[in-house]
Amino acid sequence: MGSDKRLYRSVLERLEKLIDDGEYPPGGRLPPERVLAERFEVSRPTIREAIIALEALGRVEVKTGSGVYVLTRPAHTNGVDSTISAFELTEARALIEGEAAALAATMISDEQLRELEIALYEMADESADGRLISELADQKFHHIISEATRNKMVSSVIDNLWHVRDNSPDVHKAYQSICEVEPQSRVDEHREILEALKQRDPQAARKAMHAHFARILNKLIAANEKAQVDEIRRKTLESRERFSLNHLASGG
Amino acid sequence: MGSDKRLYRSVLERLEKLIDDGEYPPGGRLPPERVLAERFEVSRPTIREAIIALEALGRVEVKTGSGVYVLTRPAHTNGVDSTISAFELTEARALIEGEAAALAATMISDEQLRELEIALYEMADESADGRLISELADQKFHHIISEATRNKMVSSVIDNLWHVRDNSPDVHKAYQSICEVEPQSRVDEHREILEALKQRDPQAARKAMHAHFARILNKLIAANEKAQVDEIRRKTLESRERFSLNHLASGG
DNA sequence: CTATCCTTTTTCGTCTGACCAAATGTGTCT
DNA sequence: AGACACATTTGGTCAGACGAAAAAGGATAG
Repeated sequence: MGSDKRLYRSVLERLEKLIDDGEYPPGGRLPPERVLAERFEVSRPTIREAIIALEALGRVEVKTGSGVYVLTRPAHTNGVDSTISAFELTEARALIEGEAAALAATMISDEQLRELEIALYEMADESADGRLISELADQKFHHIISEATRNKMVSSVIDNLWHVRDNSPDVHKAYQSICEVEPQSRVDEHREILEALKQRDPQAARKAMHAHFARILNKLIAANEKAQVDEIRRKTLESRERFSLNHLASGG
Repeated sequence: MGSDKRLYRSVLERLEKLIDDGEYPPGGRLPPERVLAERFEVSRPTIREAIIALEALGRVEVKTGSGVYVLTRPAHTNGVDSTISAFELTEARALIEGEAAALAATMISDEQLRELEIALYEMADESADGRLISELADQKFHHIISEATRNKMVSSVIDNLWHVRDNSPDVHKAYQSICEVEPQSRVDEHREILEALKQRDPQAARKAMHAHFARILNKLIAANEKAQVDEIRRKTLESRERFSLNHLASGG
């Protein structure tokens, strides 16, 4: 899958993996190009190309006559700061998308209102793979609103929020854990937003959007609480087992 | 400055410039590696390295046996979408930083309030290079507020807005053209924001922030109007000259 | 005349081997 | 022990060659 018929790509991936696995730790040096060439059974120019790609990706620094050094990966390497929690993201979305909805209420076109209707209809899908369709419809719904602000900066910011949601593993997992229950309330909330937009009522749109995110936030908190409880329970069980085993071992 | 003692870097920059200048338009093909090698007076491996760096940067796509194709630059390549106008940016900032101020009002620490005082003091600087200091203080002021939200997502978004402001040539120019006049009103507006934060009054903080950006927006509109008038005047003059010349030519 | 197939050319992909320059390590001389 | 000169290591670049994939061009069948 990764070869792409281009050798340097394969070498690039292998080197990246070795770095990620701590084989070549940050601050450390990669083996000399000649050694890598021999080890990967490719020529030196190919190793060279891989290293240059690695350099362009900001993963290593090449020092002439000295060696190529592994850099500590900056936090935003994948465009996502993984230290952002699902709570923070949701709060930010509430604030920003709330304002976006208010702005959109004054700017939205009839065509866009129609598109929102369609998205809402899709969101209510109950079919076999309805979950996925519903997810996409949700995203579409919010995207239309961000477009309706007619402000590219605003919609760019909101797109970025979705990107964080989808690309930060923790955040994504947190959202997955709550999005599968109560599909009806989600539809209801979105309908309320749509109604406010139809009325071209900024205050109502903002309020409806805030209510939507407030529910998500509450669910996140509840899920987090549950996860913490589960974690404690699991650890309790674990240590109990360990004790039990120890007891048996010392007893036998 | 750009050579870095590494040939491929220099080639990379030159190629990037040629692409930016439209010499090699998006969708089009770069000349063959051998031609480029000859033209830049470097060997083919060096050209190859530059192309691979270009590829890693997402600027070109290389198709085996066909050629290397210039990609249309995705909006976030440099984190900046140059099609965003200063108006859109300012509106977005008003919405987002307004909410951030409201949130910060409920969360800000005494220490941060003190830092805001200092920034405000620096902003009022009237010394020789006061303009630069004042600029930095302005940025610092807004940054402290975004930090005071205690929401990394919110502050990340706001940082991104500043980044757009500083890195989009058009936007930056527009801001430069208005930021030099009436330094006092800027200080006054920021003081009002600070007072609202001190009172821990979210509504007042939001309102003050909105007022701040409303003034900026008005100035941008005024400046834009003036620029348009100037442009019309310039074109009028130009065409008048052309007519005049044509008249002389046909008359002589 | 058109459409399809095959050959040729172009262009990228990779290798070998060599030499240069910078950084580093080593040994000697004082 | 410290400073200087030399040898080694390591990246930087070049030249030329051959293979493979894609595009271009021409020949042939319909």
